[in-house]
Amino acid sequence: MANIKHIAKLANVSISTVSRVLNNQPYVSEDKKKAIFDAIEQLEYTRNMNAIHLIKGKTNLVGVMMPFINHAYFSRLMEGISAEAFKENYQLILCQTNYELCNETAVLEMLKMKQIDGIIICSKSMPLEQIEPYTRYGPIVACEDVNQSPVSSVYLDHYTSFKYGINYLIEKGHQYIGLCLGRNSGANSQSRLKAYKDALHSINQPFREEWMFYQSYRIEDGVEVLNKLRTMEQRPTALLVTSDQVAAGIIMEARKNGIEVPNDLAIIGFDNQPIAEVFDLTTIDNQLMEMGSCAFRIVHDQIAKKKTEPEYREFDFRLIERSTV
Amino acid sequence: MANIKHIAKLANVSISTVSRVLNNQPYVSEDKKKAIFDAIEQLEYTRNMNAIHLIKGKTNLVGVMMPFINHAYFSRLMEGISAEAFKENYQLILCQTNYELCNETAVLEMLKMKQIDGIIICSKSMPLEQIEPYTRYGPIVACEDVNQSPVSSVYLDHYTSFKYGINYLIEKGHQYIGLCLGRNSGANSQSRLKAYKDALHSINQPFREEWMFYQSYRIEDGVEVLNKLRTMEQRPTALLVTSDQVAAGIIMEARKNGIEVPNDLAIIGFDNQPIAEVFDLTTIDNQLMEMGSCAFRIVHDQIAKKKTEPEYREFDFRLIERSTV
DNA sequence: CTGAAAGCGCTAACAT
DNA sequence: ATGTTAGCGCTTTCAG
Repeated sequence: MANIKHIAKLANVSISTVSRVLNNQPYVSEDKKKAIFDAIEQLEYTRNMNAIHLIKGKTNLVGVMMPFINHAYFSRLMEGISAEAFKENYQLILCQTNYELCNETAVLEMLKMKQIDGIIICSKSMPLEQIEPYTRYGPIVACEDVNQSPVSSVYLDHYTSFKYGINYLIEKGHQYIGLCLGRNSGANSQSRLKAYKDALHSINQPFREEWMFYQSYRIEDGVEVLNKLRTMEQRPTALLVTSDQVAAGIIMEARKNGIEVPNDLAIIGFDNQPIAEVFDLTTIDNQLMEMGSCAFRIVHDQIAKKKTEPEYREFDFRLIERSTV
Repeated sequence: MANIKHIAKLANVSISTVSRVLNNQPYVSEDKKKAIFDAIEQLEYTRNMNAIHLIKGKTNLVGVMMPFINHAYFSRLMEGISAEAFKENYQLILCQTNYELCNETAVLEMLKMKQIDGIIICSKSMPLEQIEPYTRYGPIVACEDVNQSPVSSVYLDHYTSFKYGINYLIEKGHQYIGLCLGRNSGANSQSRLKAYKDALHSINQPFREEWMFYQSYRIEDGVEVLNKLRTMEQRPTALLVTSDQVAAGIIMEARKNGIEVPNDLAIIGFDNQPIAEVFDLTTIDNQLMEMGSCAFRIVHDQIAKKKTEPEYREFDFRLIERSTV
């Protein structure tokens, strides 16, 4: 493989002149420039980015930490991140963690090792305090409320949005309300759980563990939820489902079993994914794509301006009224 | 940031000894080793991967080229790739191309610039001949039949699988068969189209452009397909749909409009995604995850063994009979 | 406008 | 077992 020295020799100039041309710097005579371009073409020269990364201490690479890849929520977020990264000529390293600490640490270490210039955390299991020390190596932004941490954050007020969803259900006359969550740890889930419990309290309803469904991520999990529901003698009349995919699965299985939505079972989904529209699902839009874009913009901004003060950006939610409540 | 020199000085050894410890090479005395570890800890030292990449001419990074990220087909493929990459301690750079040539070229150039050690092409619009010269810079594997190109390939015989699907429809008594494709260019789509036309020919049916639906990728595209169908005076009685998501959208909208599946309209999907099971959709499994895994394994193998002969791996399809035909 | 030279942080012969 | 040294391929002062 040709390197800058070969070009310099073939074009009869010094390597610094070649470097100037490579970086379109001014003050190079046209004939030398031409000679260099010719040499580049002749030797099929391309720069070795690793050398550039080394000397610049920067890779134009941002790491994206997510538990799993094949999941509508993260795909949507990623879509937003990717769109913005594209504009800035940044590439993304997709780091699947399976919510395992060692994998999450590996991503943070990549930042320290200068493999990546920043990190976007889509979701994590590691406590925030363990992440914070790494902010000195580059910008880190989490897609959840971090509450004044040195880690930046783009987030939605999940407590309020959830409360809003439940109140909507209550207004429609529901008292028996169940809940499907992705996982019970995690800042977002915790906020939602608290909103749920507070709302239940406000209408004097007990918290029933049997109406809680965890680990609901995909459409097929929804099927399972409905089948669990069917075995109960007392069922909730409404369900808050933190994923439109899961909600869709519930609706499909409900139909199959003659349970009418919303008459027998009302459902509110979350995320306002395309599937929600197809299912005419009432859902809460939480602007995943916009959050993704914003997360990247914050990371990029901090890299560009070399600033280290964290930024926090709260997003609005919106109830999309359709036919499942 | 501390570097290897600082460690050497603090531990009172030479940089090569430090390097040995860093790479767990033998022949370092225990006390020096300890001194080095202490220094590393004290200075919070981590290796600079860019220097290592430069000197080794290798990054442990594989680029994944795909048109869009938020799409079930590619997510599934990616899941397989990611699982395998994880085992080998490789990271993935996700390169979204939107099927634009300049973006596809950018990925190939990254290989030439030694930013990545290999490439997995999930789908592309660039002609193969334009890709082939890049194989000298590292292994490239495409997820489609490349027919003896120097580019490696993992693929499914889409012609045969499609033919199989159509024949199944014909056996069930269908003569009027429509087709939903992702795009009309692309090796996979072309094979499918040919199979479709050949099958039509074999039952003496004309090819009708109005029963062809292109650009069908997502569940909402299925809704649109069905609505187009409704405006036709003569409709197909069966549809081959190259995506379970699209098929699901069709089914949803059919139900809404009192069109019975499979009586009024039979449907075969493709990919055997989870949504297919929930919809009880007859589909053709084409082992996307396995293909993804295999694609990575080929790339990795070729990197490890420094071999350059391309590998081709054909996968089997399987008709999953459910209730939509 | 151009070139020489110093380094970015590391690995890997080669000596000892 | 350990140290010396020569690079990997590039950018960037600094001189001229």
